[in-house]
Amino acid sequence: MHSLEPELNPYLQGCPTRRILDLIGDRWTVLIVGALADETRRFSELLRSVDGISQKMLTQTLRAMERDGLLTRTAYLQVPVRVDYRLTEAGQSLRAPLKVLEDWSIEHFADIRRSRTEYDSLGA
Amino acid sequence: MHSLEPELNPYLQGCPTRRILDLIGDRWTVLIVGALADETRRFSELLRSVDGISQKMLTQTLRAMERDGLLTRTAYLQVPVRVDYRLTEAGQSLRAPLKVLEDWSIEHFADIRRSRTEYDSLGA
DNA sequence: CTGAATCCACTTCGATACTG
DNA sequence: CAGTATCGAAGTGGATTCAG
Repeated sequence: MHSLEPELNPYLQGCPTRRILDLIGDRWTVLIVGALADETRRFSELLRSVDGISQKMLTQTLRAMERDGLLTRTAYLQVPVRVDYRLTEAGQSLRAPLKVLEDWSIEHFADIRRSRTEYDSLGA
Repeated sequence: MHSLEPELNPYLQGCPTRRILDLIGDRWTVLIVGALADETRRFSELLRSVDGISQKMLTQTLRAMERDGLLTRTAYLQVPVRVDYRLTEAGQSLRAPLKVLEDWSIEHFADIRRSRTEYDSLGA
């Protein structure tokens, strides 16, 4: 076990760990990790896989993930251009935690929907 | 194992499961779950515990969590007013998944920071 | 003490048009 | 095909003020 800096506390403003939470909290990042789970995919494939994402957001999110070392980008200089994206080991390691959250979502989805309905009907 | 509606697919636009991801992705929700982990807390205690949150956001987030059935709100009619918040079972059940993510963050924090630094220095 | 309500600066994101 | 650039609409969130 390696020691951690005691300053790493997400409850403190400005702590860098909050940036990590932002990363995980991003909807598109989560979906792209899933879309790239096992296989390398092209830009256009991702655009189709992740329904509703705009070209702009896909590019933007892929850049951020590349910057964070979650995936690699490989461009082939040919015509037409071809660019492949694949998860790094770090990116792969994110799948398990996300899976746990996904399972939780599925398990509690009905409960939450019911709770919201009740809450809203009472407040109406 | 109970069967699930096949329509529940976060990769499709408009799927309600995306709302669940939003819930989890919210920074303040995550921190509040942590702050309420074991104990009931008052509004003002939460305001102090979660550094950097504004009164507005605390109220807003608490309302959303109450609506989602993650916590209960108990108001005591006295002067001055006292309001307690505590996690429901559903709220408690969220702790484990979030802990997994927290562990991941801690484990990969240094890697991500390094990756960002390299990426930025190359792009400069 | 625990909010609700308002104002406003800032960010986000989709749509569109253009490029190598 | 895989972007980049730009614009405007919409949402977010902080600060402040008022209220039960």
